[in-house]
Amino acid sequence: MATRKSTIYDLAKLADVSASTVSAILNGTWKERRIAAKTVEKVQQLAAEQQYTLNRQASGLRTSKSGLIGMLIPLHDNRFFSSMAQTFETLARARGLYPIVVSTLRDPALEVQTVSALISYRIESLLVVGATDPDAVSRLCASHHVAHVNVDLPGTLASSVISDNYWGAQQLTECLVAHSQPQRAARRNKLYFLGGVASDYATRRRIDGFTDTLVAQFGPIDPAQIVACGYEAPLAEAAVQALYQRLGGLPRALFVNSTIALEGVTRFLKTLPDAELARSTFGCFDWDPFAAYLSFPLWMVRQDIEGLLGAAFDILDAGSYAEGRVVEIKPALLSM
Amino acid sequence: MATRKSTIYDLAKLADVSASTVSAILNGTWKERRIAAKTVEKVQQLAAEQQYTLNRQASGLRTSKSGLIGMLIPLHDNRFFSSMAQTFETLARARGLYPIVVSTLRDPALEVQTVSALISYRIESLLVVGATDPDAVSRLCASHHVAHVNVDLPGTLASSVISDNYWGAQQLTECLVAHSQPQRAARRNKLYFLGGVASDYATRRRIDGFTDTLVAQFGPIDPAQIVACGYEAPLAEAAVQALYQRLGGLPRALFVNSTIALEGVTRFLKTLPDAELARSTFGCFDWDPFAAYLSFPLWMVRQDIEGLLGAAFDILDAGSYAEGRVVEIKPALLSM
DNA sequence: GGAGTTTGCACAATCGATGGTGCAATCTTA
DNA sequence: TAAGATTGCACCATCGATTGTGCAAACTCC
Repeated sequence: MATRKSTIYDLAKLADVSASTVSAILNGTWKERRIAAKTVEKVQQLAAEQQYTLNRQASGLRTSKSGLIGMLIPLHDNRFFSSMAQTFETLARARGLYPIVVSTLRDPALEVQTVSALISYRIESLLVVGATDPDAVSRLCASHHVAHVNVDLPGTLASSVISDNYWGAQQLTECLVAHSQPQRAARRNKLYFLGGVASDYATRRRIDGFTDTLVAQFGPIDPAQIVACGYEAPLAEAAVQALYQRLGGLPRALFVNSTIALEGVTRFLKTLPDAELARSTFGCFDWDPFAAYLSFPLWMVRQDIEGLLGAAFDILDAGSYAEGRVVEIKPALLSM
Repeated sequence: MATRKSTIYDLAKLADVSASTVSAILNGTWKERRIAAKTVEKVQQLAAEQQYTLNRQASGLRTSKSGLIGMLIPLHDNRFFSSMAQTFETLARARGLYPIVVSTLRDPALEVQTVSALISYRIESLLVVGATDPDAVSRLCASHHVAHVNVDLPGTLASSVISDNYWGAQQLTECLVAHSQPQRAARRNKLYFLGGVASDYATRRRIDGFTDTLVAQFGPIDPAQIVACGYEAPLAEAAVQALYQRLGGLPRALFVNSTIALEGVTRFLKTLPDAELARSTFGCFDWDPFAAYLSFPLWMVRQDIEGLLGAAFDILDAGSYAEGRVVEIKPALLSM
């Protein structure tokens, strides 16, 4: 009916038992407390009738548990991070924890502020995905004894699970070299790296993998081959356009550092004739379902999201987050 | 340094004041309580030193507020819903509420279960986006006095904010008619609608808009022009392939009902020669950044996410969710 | 039928924060 | 300087669930 609030006290009154009995029945500890089966049934039925729901604020206050597990991501509307969110939810639920995913827009201040809020809700653990300042987050978590693991971008104060960016970049670069056509103009006969910021660990490792592969095959590279123009699509668009004008055409191959940068790159490329695109070759470190069907050939590296999050949860489960180790998970180079 | 738990009682002891004084100072009500400025400063400094964080379980228990606002979405890894999540977070934060986004995989049982969990955490309001059984959610929320609004898919027990699917479908269909080329074979000289399930309100409205537009221009349509094959990409892929074989080629134009279905459609289309694609025309009711750059021309309808969520929050703010009205927000037809 | 055991549950403290109420100490004013 | 006003804070009940402890009543056994 028009049910009132319905607490264990209300149920207790209705069932003519004590609140502690109701509590034990509803939280499953009634066997240890030797509650009679018929009492159990009576109370359970009443609870169902009254639409009783546990007040987790009260329960959590008493037990100092919340049942919550958080995950910080830079943003939602990107395939990599949204797939992370999706997988995270599954893994969290499998552990009986309630998942909270929040984006912090690569803003260190918002990261810290958000973690503070999560701590005030007494989350039991936290995955820190792609944080700009993971160590600041770690310090906060440590002072409140919140287990946490860095994912995607490593920190120094907690264990981290990241993609093997170096290896992945090597694979992608080798692939681009193998499948691209030599260009006539010397300055265009080179591979270029575009996107991300060089202060970001993942980007640096990818640049290293890219560079080392090229150096091994062609000797020293030109620093201008690395264009760390930032994360946003418009920045990448401007950068690739500038590159195009500087080179007087597209380079032999372009290594794009993320799907976000790829958005900008694609926007520019669509202004060029197909024939011109066909002479160049493109790669992207990250995967998007539609990017696989663009009008130009594109090789993609797909990060192993299940692998990354699985390893992260293993660390949480093992209680070894404080050891500060770094686990690398190999991504996959998608065949075209 | 190695700070212990730090509650208002600990701070009270350290500052040699009472816990209620600490509480008032930290929650900003100290002026009404006439706490001396120097006491305030002393306690605030101590709180900072000790890394005090409010225990929102306790605070919420006492005040029967949680500061939480939830949003249910079908899934994360889709551009429409992940953009919803992103915008939702911004709007929630602007209202001083902490956003929780959870996906329920179009599973009515999981929807109800998830809402129960959110209620047990005492969320203050809830946005129900694209729920399969919004009324079941409404009943749950109503019995616990949780303000809520349906978004994207309407319900009958609470107010709803949805895209003007009929209008959008009309626009897209007219556009497809105008920009498509008549085909020689009669059975291929038709427009086809593909994706979604007909029991879904949004899909029905789009089918209506599609149908009415065609009927107005060409007279009665063939029921076979509507292929509500479901939501998943593989289903759409199989459906479009079957359609292709049945027609002996691509239809004059294809109206795809979502980016998820579009994924499957694209997968099939990529197996066809470009020349064949060029003879057909494609439209998608939903937007994806990369879909704009596929190798075949694609018209897209982009739903107005800010508009949808803005209207939903207006309803929450006005406290009028129970009135059960339906607000329609016009989407935009993106020019190519 | 009395001692000992088991069954079934109630009582009360507790988690941390909040806010109504009360009360000294200080200040004001005639 | 006495009565009244103001300042500054402490006290305590409360939110709802949990859990250690205690204690009658029922049952067992010789």
